[in-house]
Amino acid sequence: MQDTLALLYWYDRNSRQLPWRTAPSDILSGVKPDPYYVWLSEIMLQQTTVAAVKGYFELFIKTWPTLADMANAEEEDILKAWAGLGYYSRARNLYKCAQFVQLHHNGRFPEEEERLLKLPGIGPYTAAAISTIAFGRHAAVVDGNVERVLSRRYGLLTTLPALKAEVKPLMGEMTPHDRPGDFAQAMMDLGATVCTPKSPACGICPWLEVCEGRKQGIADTLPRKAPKKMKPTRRGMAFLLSDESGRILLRKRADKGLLAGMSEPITTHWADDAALEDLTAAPIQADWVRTEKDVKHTFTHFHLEMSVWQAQAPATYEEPEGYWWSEQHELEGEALPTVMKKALKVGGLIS
DNA sequence: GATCCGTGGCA
DNA sequence: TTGCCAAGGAT
Repeated sequence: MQDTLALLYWYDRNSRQLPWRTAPSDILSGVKPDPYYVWLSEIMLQQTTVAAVKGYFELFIKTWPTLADMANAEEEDILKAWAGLGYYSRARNLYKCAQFVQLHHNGRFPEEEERLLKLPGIGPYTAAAISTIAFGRHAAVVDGNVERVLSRRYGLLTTLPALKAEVKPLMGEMTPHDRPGDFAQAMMDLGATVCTPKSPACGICPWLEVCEGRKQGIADTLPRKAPKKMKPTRRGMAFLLSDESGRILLRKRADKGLLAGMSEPITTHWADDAALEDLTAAPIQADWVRTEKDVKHTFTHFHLEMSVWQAQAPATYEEPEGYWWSEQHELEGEALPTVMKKALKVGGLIS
């Protein structure tokens, strides 16, 4: 109880102003958070920093001010707007979710955790977060911040990911029935700004006096985690084929797997033992010129090295089914993941 | 439970 | 340069 009140008091004085957040003082004045804003921000914030999300959130609510607007959009436009933010299945599920809520819930998000959990892209964390932040329901919100903060507060030595199950009931007991949403956000803010993964600022922590990890001098070593696996390096080639007017040939990636549904120039399959200059892999015979620099990029579970080649297609060339020519000045607006933008960049096609 | 799925900032 | 890490979900 003391922990709870101390943290809420800290939050009232330190709440950050964020585009999707309703300030504690406004909530006290009766202002209701916009569930659409809460949902959109929570999806974007999955495994993604506040700094990275801000600009995207602003763009999205400007382009699609309401859930109905998003439900009526084209998936292609959602993916284009999401390009660069990563974890692209989130964007596809975002669109599915918007349409589902519009169609089956009269355009209003359900308030209960269990019903939110059934929606595409919404898991245990996000369901609890929306239910409590948008609707003021009591819920145990457990994200990476909460796991870290509580593992330190109670000196929990359980390793991730099993720690989550241990922290969930603790968070449930600690969460007040008055202002549960603010409490959840306070926990996450504390983790993001004070109880940080490295060099936590224990000196300014509202829980300084009660923190078990601090007492034992092990706070910055928690939470414990299993050793990570090494990332292999895969290699591949990208072919920037242009036509006589300088347009670039693009295609859409498969619906499942890495970078699903996103656009790309022609690339080879990325493999551990692939060559960087095997022109038999080129889409057509042409005077392919290799760019000065290769592309290096790291995904969640592997490193990628990719050589980039450029050539102009003969006038007789016809693009295959599913491919299209993109004007150079329109490339920036295509649904290109960052790794593909890097390839176009070393080719001098975008800045 | 284990694996797959992006990206950018930072020590 | 390299590894770590961020408001996780789907399979």
